[in-house]
Amino acid sequence: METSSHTLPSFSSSSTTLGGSLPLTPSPQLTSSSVSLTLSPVSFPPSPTSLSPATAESAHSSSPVSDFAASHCLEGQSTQSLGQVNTSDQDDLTCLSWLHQRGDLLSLQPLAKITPLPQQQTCTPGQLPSPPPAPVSSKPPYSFSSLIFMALEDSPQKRLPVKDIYEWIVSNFPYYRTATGGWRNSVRHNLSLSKSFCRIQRDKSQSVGKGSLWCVCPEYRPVLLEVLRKTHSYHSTNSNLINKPAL
DNA sequence: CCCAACCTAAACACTC
DNA sequence: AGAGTGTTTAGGTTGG
Repeated sequence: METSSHTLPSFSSSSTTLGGSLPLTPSPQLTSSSVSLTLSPVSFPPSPTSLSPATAESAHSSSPVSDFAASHCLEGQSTQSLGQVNTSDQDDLTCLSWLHQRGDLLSLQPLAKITPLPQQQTCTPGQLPSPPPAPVSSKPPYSFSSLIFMALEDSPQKRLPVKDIYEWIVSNFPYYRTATGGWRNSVRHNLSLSKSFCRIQRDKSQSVGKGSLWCVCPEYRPVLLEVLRKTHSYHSTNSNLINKPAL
């Protein structure tokens, strides 16, 4: 029937427009964005909740599935290194680079420290002074759409099978490690219901797992980014208020 | 109060 | 057959 696994917009590397120049409603912060920081693929996983095996794995497994060049924002953009990353979120929100400073996210997810994952507890010094107050196992403030979005953006190929999306979420938001299974249903529900995500039929010849790969629909990426940015800034200001007792 | 967005649960079909 | 995946429907909560 439909099999509307959206035939992927043939992504040429020119589609990089996504990265910076989409008509992202520029918040005051976003101005001239894009240009500045970006992150080098290498410096990608520098966070305490560093990349999950899932993503790394899928980097392998999802080999050249097609030429849907993972040509989004991150690609081709290079390096300014996270060294400057702390330049504040301001410049780079159009790109997800700010997102990858997961120190920020972590401040929302102190759990990661409370129940450190075996492979990723390395909390680089300097990253977060580690204010470990915070409620145990609180639910992440992000909607499932945002979580999925982050997972997909965080993957090298910009696409993942549901299974890896689960794993990414669990790795980065330990809340879901102990949460009951219903959230997976919600993830799938979101994937198939939301127009923001599209399904890529797996190349059968190389197919290793079940199901399809999922990616962010380019046209909805700005929207997702905006939502994520709002959530992020809202909660980070809040957590600032919370985490900083009184200077 | 209304509406939109989101969450959750459940049922069902399909594929491996 | 069973598990995983994808789709759909329905009801509830919450914030603007």
